[in-house]
Amino acid sequence: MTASISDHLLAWYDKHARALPWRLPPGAPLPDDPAWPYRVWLSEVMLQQTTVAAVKPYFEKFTALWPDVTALAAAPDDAVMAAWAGLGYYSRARNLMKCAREVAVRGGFPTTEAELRQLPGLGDYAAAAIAAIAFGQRAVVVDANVERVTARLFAITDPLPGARKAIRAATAGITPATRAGDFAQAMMDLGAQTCTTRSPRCLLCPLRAHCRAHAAGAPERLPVKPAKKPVPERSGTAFWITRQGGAEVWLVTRPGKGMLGGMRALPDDGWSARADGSGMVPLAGDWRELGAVRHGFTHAQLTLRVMALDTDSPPPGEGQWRPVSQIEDAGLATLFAKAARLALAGG
DNA sequence: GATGCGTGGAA
DNA sequence: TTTCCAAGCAT
Repeated sequence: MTASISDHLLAWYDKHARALPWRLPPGAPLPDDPAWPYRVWLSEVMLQQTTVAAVKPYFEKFTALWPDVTALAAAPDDAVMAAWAGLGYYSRARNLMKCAREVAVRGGFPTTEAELRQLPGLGDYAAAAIAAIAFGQRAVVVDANVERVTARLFAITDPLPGARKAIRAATAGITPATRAGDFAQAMMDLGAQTCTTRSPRCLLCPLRAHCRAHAAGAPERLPVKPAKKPVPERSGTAFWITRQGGAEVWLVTRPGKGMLGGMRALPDDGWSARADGSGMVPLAGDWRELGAVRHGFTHAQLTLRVMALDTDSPPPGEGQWRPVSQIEDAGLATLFAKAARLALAGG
């Protein structure tokens, strides 16, 4: 009997699995500890559309501040948003808090894929991944790595996203009844390190002999992706408003939805991914132009002009004065952290 | 099904 | 410098 694809892959994973802070050694028994599913869940949310290298320090920070789901559920919103600052996709942090509070109320994470799927911030991928990795259940885990590996293994040439159904079916066909969590992580390790997007290292691949795309040549062409639309260019203005000769700066909290939603920020002129800002200053005074910062979003490229004013007048609207000396700890998203650095450098 | 939503690193 | 994109989810 020829060893199956999953057998080959698991044997490779037993030797070559990456050691990660949220991961058990291959084949290790699942800990009987409520912090275990918490750590798996936290890592899965952080890893959505985000690299392992970027996640590591945030995972360490979160687990040190909030070692279990009860602690995270009890944390104030602004503390969690500030801790997430810089990691991006801030709706994840908002859903993280919602999810933690639901889980704390019900006394722990549900253990089935279907129940996990109902929690805020958990989609098809994360629900399957947590069911398999945290609870040892057989689930079909399909992320972008698995999509790539499977599309190549079976030479699925239909373009995404239409090919997803076939890719899921093919992945289901090779997912083992046991060790589904290790299998999923093995597929992801293989996709991240060996079966890479641009230059797959087929000579190192444990599945080379099973791979139809390798046999056909040019595996790097799969999966076929749709063309990307051009990213619009936008401009806006942020306002560095200080008092007491620059000792304190006026910060606002952005609305709970939309870009950088729920994050502490510099006030601005209403720019968005859809439209430029008004360029209007929020209060009269002797403004100084400090320059501009550039920042790329997924769906817009922004030039943010930064203007400064030291004043005794309270700015309009909600906000708070924060010590400039602690601006690095204020929990600003990267865009506004850039603007703050420009202001502190004096323009 | 298409769109909106961050960031930093690699090529 | 520019382009691409990495363990997706919500609407």
